Amino acid sequence: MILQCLMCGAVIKNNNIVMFKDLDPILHSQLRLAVISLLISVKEAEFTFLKEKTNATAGNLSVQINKLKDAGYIDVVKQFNNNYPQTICKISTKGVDAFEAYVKVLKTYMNPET
Amino acid sequence: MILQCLMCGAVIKNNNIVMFKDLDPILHSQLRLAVISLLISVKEAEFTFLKEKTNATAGNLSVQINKLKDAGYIDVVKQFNNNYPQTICKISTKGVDAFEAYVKVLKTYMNPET
DNA sequence: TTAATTAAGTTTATAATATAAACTACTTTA
DNA sequence: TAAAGTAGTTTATATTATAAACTTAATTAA
Repeated sequence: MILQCLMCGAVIKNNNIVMFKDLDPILHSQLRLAVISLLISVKEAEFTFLKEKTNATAGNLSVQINKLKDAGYIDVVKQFNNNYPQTICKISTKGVDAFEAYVKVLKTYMNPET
Repeated sequence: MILQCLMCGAVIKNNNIVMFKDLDPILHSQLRLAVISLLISVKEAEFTFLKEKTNATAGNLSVQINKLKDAGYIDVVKQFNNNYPQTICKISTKGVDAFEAYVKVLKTYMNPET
C-alpha cells in the first residue's frame, strides 16, 4: 500500500517513509537532461544549436526532442529558414517545473545526510 | 576527433569544448545511485537494509549490487547470520571517487549558467 | 545540367538497461 | 511434516538509448 501525506507530500510505502523518491524518467536521461539544461538558460534554441552543444547525433537528438515534446516539457516549432527546415525548441512552464522537481529529488540522492 | 586538455581535463570534440561530460552509466541509474548514496553515509549495509531503504524488489537489488561490485564500486561479503544467508555491502575507494565525480558532472547539468 | 555534396532533419534497427516474476535453497513455525 | 517465511539469484520481458540508414530539398562543382 502506498500513501502520501497531503501536507508535505511525503510518500509512505510498506509503512515506512520513502527516502528516495522516483526520478522523473523523462529527465533522467543524459541527452534529454542536457537539452533541458540548455533550454533553461537560453529559453529558445534551434535543433542545430542543441546538436552542437550536446554533441549528439541528429537521430538521437530528434528522438529525444520528440519525447520532451510528447511529455509537454518543451514546445517545438518547425519552420523554414533560408529554404532549409528549422526546428525551434522552447521550454514550457511544465518543463521548468519538472526540471526543478527533478533537481530537488536528485539532490536527496546526492546529499543523503542533510 | 576527441582531445583532452592535459592540464584541466576539458574534453574537446569536433573542435569545440564539450559542455556536458558523460554521466557515469554505472551510477546514472536510480537504484544504483540510491544504493551508493546509502553506502556513502553508512559505510556498510546488509542486503535487507538496502532493500528496505530503497523499496526495491530483491531481484532488482541483487542485479544492481552485482553491477556495482563488477565495477569495483563496492565490496560484497556473503556470509551466514543465524543460519540465514547474509550479504554485506561496503563502498570502495573507487566507489567514493566515482560518486564524487558523478555528482560533479551532474551539477554542470543542473546549473548551466554557473 | 547533372552529378556530387551539404543541410536538416526522421525513421528504423539494435544494443543496453531496468525491472519484476519466477525460482532456489534453506529455516522456522503450526 | 506441511506450510510459511527468509534471503537471496536467475531468467524473461519491457523499456531506453543510441547510431545507422534513410529522406527531402538545396547548393556547389564538373
